[in-house]
Amino acid sequence: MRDVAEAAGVSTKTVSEVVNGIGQVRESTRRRVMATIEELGYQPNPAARRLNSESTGVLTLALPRLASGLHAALAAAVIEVAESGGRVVALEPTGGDPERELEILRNDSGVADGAILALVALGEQAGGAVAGAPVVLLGTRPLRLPFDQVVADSAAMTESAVALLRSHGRERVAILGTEELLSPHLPPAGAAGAAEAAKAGLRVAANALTRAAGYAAVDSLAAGGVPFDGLVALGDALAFGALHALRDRSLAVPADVEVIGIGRAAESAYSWPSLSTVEADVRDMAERAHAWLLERIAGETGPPRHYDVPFTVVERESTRPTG
Amino acid sequence: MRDVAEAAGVSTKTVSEVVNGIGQVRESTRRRVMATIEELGYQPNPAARRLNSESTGVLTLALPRLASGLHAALAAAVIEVAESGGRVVALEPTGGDPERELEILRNDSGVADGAILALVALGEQAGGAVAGAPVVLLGTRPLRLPFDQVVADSAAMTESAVALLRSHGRERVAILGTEELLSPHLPPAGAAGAAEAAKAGLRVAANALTRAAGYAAVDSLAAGGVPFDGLVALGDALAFGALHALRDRSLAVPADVEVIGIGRAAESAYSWPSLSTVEADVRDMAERAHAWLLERIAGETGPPRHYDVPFTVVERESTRPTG
DNA sequence: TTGAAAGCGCTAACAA
DNA sequence: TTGTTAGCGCTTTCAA
Repeated sequence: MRDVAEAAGVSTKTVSEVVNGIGQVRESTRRRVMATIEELGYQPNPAARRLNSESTGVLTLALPRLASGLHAALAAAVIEVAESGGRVVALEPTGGDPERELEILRNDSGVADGAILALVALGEQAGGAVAGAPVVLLGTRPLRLPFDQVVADSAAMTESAVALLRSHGRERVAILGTEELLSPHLPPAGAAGAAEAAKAGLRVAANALTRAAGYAAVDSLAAGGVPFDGLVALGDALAFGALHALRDRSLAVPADVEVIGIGRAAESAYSWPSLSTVEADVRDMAERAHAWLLERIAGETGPPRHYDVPFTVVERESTRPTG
Repeated sequence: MRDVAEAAGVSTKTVSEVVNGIGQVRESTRRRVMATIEELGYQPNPAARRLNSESTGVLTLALPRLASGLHAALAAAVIEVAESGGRVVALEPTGGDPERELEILRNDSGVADGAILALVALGEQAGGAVAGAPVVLLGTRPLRLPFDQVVADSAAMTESAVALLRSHGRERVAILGTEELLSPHLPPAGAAGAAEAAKAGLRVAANALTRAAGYAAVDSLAAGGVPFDGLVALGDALAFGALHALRDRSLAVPADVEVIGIGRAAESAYSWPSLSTVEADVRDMAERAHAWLLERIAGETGPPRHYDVPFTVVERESTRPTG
C-alpha cells in the first residue's frame, strides 16, 4: 500500500479510502489511485485489514457431515450467502461429536467471528457452555438455549407427512427416526388407551441417521408382525434404507406401504420408487441464520430469537395412491 | 498478550515463544507463563499472527458442487487433513462455471494462501491464466497444465470396470458419460473396422453429470435398438439415472444388463439394486493434494508433479453374475 | 535465557 | 480534500 501511495503521490490514508470506497476523495485523485493500484497489481492484505477491526471475516459452519443431501445443500446455501457478504465460510464437519460441537460453541480455535451450528449430539445441556463468539443454531426442534435458533420443525413436518398419508386412506402410519427425533411423536408417558398403545408400536427407532440403520429398523418392524400401511422417515438416509428393506420384504411401495421422507428433493427424485418428501426451504434457512449471525456479530444483544423455516410437501411415486 | 507478559513478569517475546513452543525458554519460566495464560484465558489473535508471516492460513477448496457424494467426501477429507495442520478451508462451490474457476486460479479474493481446485469447465486453455497463488489441481484425467495434479484417472478406472463386466461374459458394454469424460474412450477418428464402429455406438453421451441426464441418455440408448448387456456409468449421478431408466424400460439389472459406476461407495450401497462401483481413495487424494499445496506455499518451485490416485473395484448387486 | 524495540500492512484519530 | 501519525497484536532481530 505504501508503494501505491508513493507512486500515486498521495498518503496511505487516501489509498485506504479509495480501496474501501469511503471518505471524501476527489474524483481525479480516486482515479489516479485506482490506476496505480491496477498498474502495481496491488491487493489489500486481509490479515492487516482485520488487525484493526478485531474480526477475522471467517464464519464457521458446523454440520454433522457433508455426505447428506440436506446438509450439503445447506452448506452450499450458507456459503453462497456469506460470500455475497464478503465473508469466508470455514466448514466444520462435527460428525455429531459432542466434543466437537462444544469446541465450536466455545470458538476454541478463535479464528471465527461467529458460528452457525447444527447441534445434533448436544441438547439443552449445552446451556451451561459459554459461547466464545456469536452463535446461531440450526435444528429440527426448538431448544431451550440462549441462542438464536433457525428451526426446520421436524414435528410439524412430520405431521404434514402423516396428514398426507391419512388423506390417502392410510390408517396405520409408522414413524421412523432416531430416539431423539422421535421423542416429540411418542405418546406422553403413562398415557392410557389402546389407541395410544397401538400408536406407540408404530414408532420405530433407528440407532443412527444412516441408510443401514433405516434398513435394520424397518426390516425388524416388518418382521415384527405389526401391520402398517404408511411410513414416514425422518431423514433421507433412513428413507432410502427403509425403501430397500421394504423391497427385500416384498412389501410394495406405494401399494402396500406409502413412504414419505422428511428431507431433501434432489436425493429423492431418482430413487426407486422416487421418494415423496417434506422439504424445508434451505435457502431461507441459510439467509436467516446468516443475517442473524451478522447482527449478533455487530453487537445485537436482544433476547434469543426463533424462526420457523417454511416447508413444502412434494409428492412422488412413493405416495402416489395406486389405481 | 501484553497483559499476560505483565502478569507473568516477562516480556512479550517470551510469551510468544512459549505459545509457539519455540526458542529456549527455561522450564520454570515456561510454566509460569503457561499458568498465566490459562488464568487469563488468553487466546492468540490469528490475524495479528499472520501479519508477519504474510500468510492467511486459509486454503481454498473449489469443487463444482457439494451435492455429490464424491465431492462431499473429498471436501470432508480435505477439511480434516487441513485442520490437523491448523489451517482453515474455505469451500468454494464453482458450479462448474469457468469464470469462477478462473477466479480461484487467480486467487481474486486474495484471502487464500493457495487453492485445491477441481477443474471441470476449464480445460487446458486454462494454461494461459496466471495463478495468483499456489494451486493443486484435482481431476479425472491428466491435463497439460503447469500445476501439480492429483488425478483419479477416469480412463483407467473405466477400463477396470469394463474388464470386470467382460470377466462376467458381457460382450457389449456401453459407456455412459459426458462428452468430455467419454473422449478417452472413443475410437481414434478415422479408425477403421466394424468392431470399432460398433463400439462407437456403445458410447453414450449425457449432456450433464446429473441423474436426469443419465436417465435420458440410457433411455434413448435402450430405445435405439442397439443391444447392450453391460453399462459403465462415469459418475454416481449418471449411474442412478441409468438404473432408473433401465427399470422403466423393463431391463433387469444385473440379469439383462450389468451396471457399474465410477464413483463413491456410500451413495451406492443402498440403491436398488445396490450399485457396484470403482472408487478412488478419497483420503489419499486429499492428503496428497494438501501436502503438495503446502510444499508449494512453502516455496517449492520444482516442475509440475503428477499423482495417480489408487482405486478399488467394489462389487455389489448390480454386477453380481446371476445364477 | 530474557528484554527492548522495530516493524508486519492496514485503519482512523487528529490536523492541516 | 488530504496528510501525519499512532496503534491493532504479534513475531523477531539485536542486545544484554
